[in-house]
This record gives sequence, C-alpha cells and structure tokens, in this order.
Amino acid sequence: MVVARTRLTAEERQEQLLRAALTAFTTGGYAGTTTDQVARLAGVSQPYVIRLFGTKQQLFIATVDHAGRRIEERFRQAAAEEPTLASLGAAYDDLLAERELITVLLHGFTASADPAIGPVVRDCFGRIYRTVRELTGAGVEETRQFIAMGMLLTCLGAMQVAGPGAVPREPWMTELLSK
Amino acid sequence: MVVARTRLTAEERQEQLLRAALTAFTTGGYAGTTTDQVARLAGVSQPYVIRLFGTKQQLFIATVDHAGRRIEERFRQAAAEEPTLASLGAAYDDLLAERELITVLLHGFTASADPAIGPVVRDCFGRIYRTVRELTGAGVEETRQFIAMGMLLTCLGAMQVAGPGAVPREPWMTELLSK
DNA sequence: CCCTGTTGTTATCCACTGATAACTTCTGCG
DNA sequence: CGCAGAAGTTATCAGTGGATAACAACAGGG
Repeated sequence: MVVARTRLTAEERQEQLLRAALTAFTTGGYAGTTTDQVARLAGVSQPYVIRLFGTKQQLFIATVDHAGRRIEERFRQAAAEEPTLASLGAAYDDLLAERELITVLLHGFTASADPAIGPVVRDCFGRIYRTVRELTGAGVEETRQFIAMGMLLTCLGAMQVAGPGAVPREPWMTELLSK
Repeated sequence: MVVARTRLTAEERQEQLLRAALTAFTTGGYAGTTTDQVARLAGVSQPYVIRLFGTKQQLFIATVDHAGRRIEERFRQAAAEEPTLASLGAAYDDLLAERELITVLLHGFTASADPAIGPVVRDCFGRIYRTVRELTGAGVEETRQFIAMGMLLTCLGAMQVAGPGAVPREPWMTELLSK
C-alpha cells in the first residue's frame, strides 16, 4: 500500500481508502475488521476514515459495491475479446487469483443479514448475473451452472483450498480442482 | 430456545450450548456474534459458556464441526432411502430451508483465514464431499457440479434470495432459482 | 499577504466483549 | 445427615473499537 504523505482531495482519499478497505475486509470480513486497520493501511488516522464515510457500515457497503463494479468491468473486458462463458471463466480465474474482489463479495454474502448491507449485495450479485448473460448470450441453465461453479471456487478460495496461500492439497481437493 | 431451569450435566449443557451457538453464529458469523448472545439463548451466564468451551474460538470450531457432522448425517439418511444425487439434492434443499447448518458452514468458510479455524472447516468440507461421492457413487465431474450448485444455493440463501425470510424476488432471482 | 475553506490530526469517550476469579448452590452418596 | 464435587453465578477487569469534538495545518484566491 502506498503511503504517500501528500494531501489529497477528499475524493482521491476516498478512492485510496476503498482500496485499503478492500484489502482489510478481504482478510477479516465486515465484523472482523476494524476501521483502524483500514486507516493504517492507507496511512491516515482512524477518525478520518469515519469522517469520509460516515460509519464503518457505509465504508463496507461502498467497498462491496466497488468490488462488484470492478468484477463486472473485468467480465466486460473479457467479453470484448471473446464473448463466451469460457472467456469469462478465464477472467474469473484471474479474479480468484487476485483474491480481493471475489473474497470481499463473499464477505458481503455473509453480512447480508444486516438490512442495510443485504440490498447492496443482492444488487451487485444480480448485476453480475445479468452481465454474464447479456455478454455471452448464454441460456439460464448454462449461466446458472457457470455461476454455481464460480461460487464453488469462491468458497474453496476462502477456505484456502485454492488460490494463493493455499494449504497443501489433500486428495479431495485435487479431485475438486481437476479439470 | 428452551429455557429449562434445570441443572444439566456438563455434557448436556455443552450440547444445548452448541445448538444455541448454531443459531447465534448463523446470524452474526464468527466475529459478529458475542458469547453473551449464545449464553442468553441457552439461558446461562456468559462466563459459563467460556468455562465449558475455553474460548469463543473453540466454541465456534465446535459449532462448525457439529454442523458438518449433522449435514453429513442428513446425507446418509437420504442415501439410505435412495442413494442418488437427486436424493441428496432434496436433502440439501431441506437443509437450506432450515438454514442454520448450512449457513454456519458458510460462515466457517469466511473465517478460514484464522489458522485454528481453517483446518476444521476444510476437514468438514472434505468429509462432506467424500461422503457424497461414496454414498452415490457419482463421478468426480458430476459430484463437483452437485457441490457447485449447493454452494450457489448456499450463497443465495445467505443473501436472502432463497430460503425463509427471503426478499421479494426480482427477475434475476427467479431465473436463477427456476428449475 | 491573509483569510477562508478543506484536509487531516490528536484527544477523548463510552459501550462492549472475552476472559478470570471468587463465590454460591445443588446433588448424590456413604 | 453432611460433605465433596460438580454446576452455575456474580463481580470485575483490561483491552478494544467506533464515533465525536476540537484543534491544527495547508492551499489558493482576492
């Protein structure tokens, strides 16, 4: 994380904080991450984070929304090269390797019981689903299986079965990841 | 939750607390749930929960493990009637409707970054995968798709798109859940 | 140059939470 | 009975974490 000791506009600082929040929330989830961790990652004071986003909840919501949009964007880029599910699948593999965007979205799922967070998360997910269908022209059943496999890989990533920092593979892990 | 004001053996109380913990952790996840919430649900004092389980972490681990075993058990019951993926799928639908076992496992996924929790969660998941294969005799690819669909439904349940207490359905939700 | 608005900090608060210790109450058994 | 051990409580603490308020420092235009 860049610790540039420059003055930034509020907007620039918010963008930087969103990146820091992405990293922080990826590891600890909503409840398990402190606003101070985010602040330190960005090199600002904790109260300033609160001032710029109002509450920790709003910061999390902004982070999830941001992650959703960036995932969508990556799908669009992939579709620009080749508008197939296979192409989007490769893009998703990249996202999984980078971890943060995907993992934060997963943390959004588990925080959806919060009535302020749920709607935003559902919105993100719905947009992603629709984007996949529109970009590839795939049918409902095909798309559902695509998304389902994505959710499996997401969960495996979260439990460190796949992706960077993964645990040594046991037989069942190898089977599930064989292709 | 039963608030029987009886004295129980430590073992009985632990079982009761596991049930309470299942409910509590389902809603709030690991970091977002307090040991006091669990204690109140079971009608005992918070320090007693700690005494019986050592730490909140160990309580969560026991809860996840318990959930994993009960899920496995339900699959065995389903297979006893009919050892097919369709049969296990129906059992999974029931589990999703009941919410708790499945949701707690999902919260386990997102808490897997904790080095004490990760191994337990992976173990649960691995056992469930192997159980599905052994019970149904399904191939790797078939089983993977089965589990993948399970993860999708699990995530949809967490974000209240499916299951009890679900939000009004938007078009994309209907599509994803159509069969 | 100065002064106004914006960026950012420090100091501080209060509620909460997990954990410990010490004490109490119940129960079953000799 | 009476007492030993198990079940369970109350009191308490130390650390934390989100949020507020008041202050400081910097930039840019008149």
